[in-house]
Amino acid sequence: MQNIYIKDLSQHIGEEITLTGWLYNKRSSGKIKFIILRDGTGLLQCVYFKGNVTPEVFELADRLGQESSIEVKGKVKAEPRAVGGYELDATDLHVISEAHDYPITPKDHGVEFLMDNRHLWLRSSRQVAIMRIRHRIVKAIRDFFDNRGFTLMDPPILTPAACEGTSTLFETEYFDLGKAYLTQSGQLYAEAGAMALGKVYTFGPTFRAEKSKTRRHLTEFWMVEPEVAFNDLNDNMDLAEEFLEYIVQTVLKDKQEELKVLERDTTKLENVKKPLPRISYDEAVEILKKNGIDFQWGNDFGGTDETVISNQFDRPVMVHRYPAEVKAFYMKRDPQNEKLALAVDVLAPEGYGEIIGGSQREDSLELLQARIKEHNLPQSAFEWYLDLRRFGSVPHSGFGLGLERTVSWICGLDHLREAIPFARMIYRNTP
RNA sequence: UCCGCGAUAGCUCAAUGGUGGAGCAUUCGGCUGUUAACCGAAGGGUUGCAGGUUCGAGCCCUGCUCGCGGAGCCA
Repeated sequence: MQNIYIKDLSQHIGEEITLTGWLYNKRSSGKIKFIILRDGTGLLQCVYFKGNVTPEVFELADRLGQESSIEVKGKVKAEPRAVGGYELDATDLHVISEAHDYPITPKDHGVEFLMDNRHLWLRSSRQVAIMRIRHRIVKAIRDFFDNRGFTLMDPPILTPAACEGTSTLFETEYFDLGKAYLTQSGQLYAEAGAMALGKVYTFGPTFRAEKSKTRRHLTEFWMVEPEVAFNDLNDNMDLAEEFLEYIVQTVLKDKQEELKVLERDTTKLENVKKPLPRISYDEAVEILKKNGIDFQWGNDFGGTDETVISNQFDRPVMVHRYPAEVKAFYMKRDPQNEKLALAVDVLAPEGYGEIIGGSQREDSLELLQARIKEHNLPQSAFEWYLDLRRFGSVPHSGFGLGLERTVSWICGLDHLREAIPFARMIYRNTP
């Protein structure tokens, strides 16, 4: 069976066609009934006149509840009064599965109710638009790296120890080998990949058992992490800004319809082109002080600090050279100032916060061993990682980009839970 | 873990300490161009749970449960 989809109706004007989908909404006015069909690609108003169809079909059109799955038949015509600009002069209607009392009505609902019904909420226009944009972003990410000679290399999800030693991890029993943990980052494995393949990226789910309870946190989220041998911090920033430009401009080019559904003001997204501003941590601290924020040098930025800093710019801003103490053990120190790490965070505009975190990695065996000791990490778990420095160590850099934060920013969402099909949060692991 | 807010019909919300209501959804009736259609009618309640104050508690007090927002931490 050759399916015809609502998005392709312009090629079928005047034809008698059959469409399948779900009953999105209906209205009636005596001898005329309007059924809005939803098929995942758009909405189509189907008009049933009492005189044009059998009494059985007319009665069926009256009886069917929201989200009944149906097959409609009729002639396509352009109709400016109808949603989507087209309309079906319906001649027939078949029910595939009758539905009644669909919980999500075309009225307001609360967040808790919608999240309890997430499996059904995904059918709404807004959620469909978000999922399509998420998919386009994922594809843009893959295209970007694939077209630049990167190799996708999947890291393990079950790991024997923490990658960064700071976050709280989900724990599980692993047969006779003791405890295993769900990964919080594929980065250390990406470094092994970069030494093998030159340019690699990982892309997969990561897990944090932190009891974070904000609109910017999920316990399970997707992260893409490129890692490049022989790249220094500046090369890393070059890559990050080119990457962000490509993602945003691709979505702007291909997903205008969806952005319109979301009522996203895209003027600020259009600015996302290189070069992105690059400021040092010290300069960022100056910005905070000028804005009357009592900030102590040496701390990491909080959510409101990030918003104040990013509000100074019309596009994402890169903040580099953070105090080493607030950053992970594997980051290389700045040769100009041992207190600083060669790290870079990218802060998204409009209060969306950190979407990228990266650094040049420590490539000296002795220094890395010392850092592991300082951070009280078990060196035995990192012997394989230290081997990367024992056998042909080179300068290398990489970063991680949080997928849901990027989706949330580009879509203009007010909470990360809408940026992923089934959000996992501290107080929710269903549906 | 800490701070703040909340929980009333299937859903979204009203109700001065004094007989718990409306809109939507559902059911029935009306309407040949509706746009979250409209008009008329009906059904629908252990006011999150447990105690307390009071002649009387949805409302005041205490504890608990669940959720929302924020902080910390981070992408």
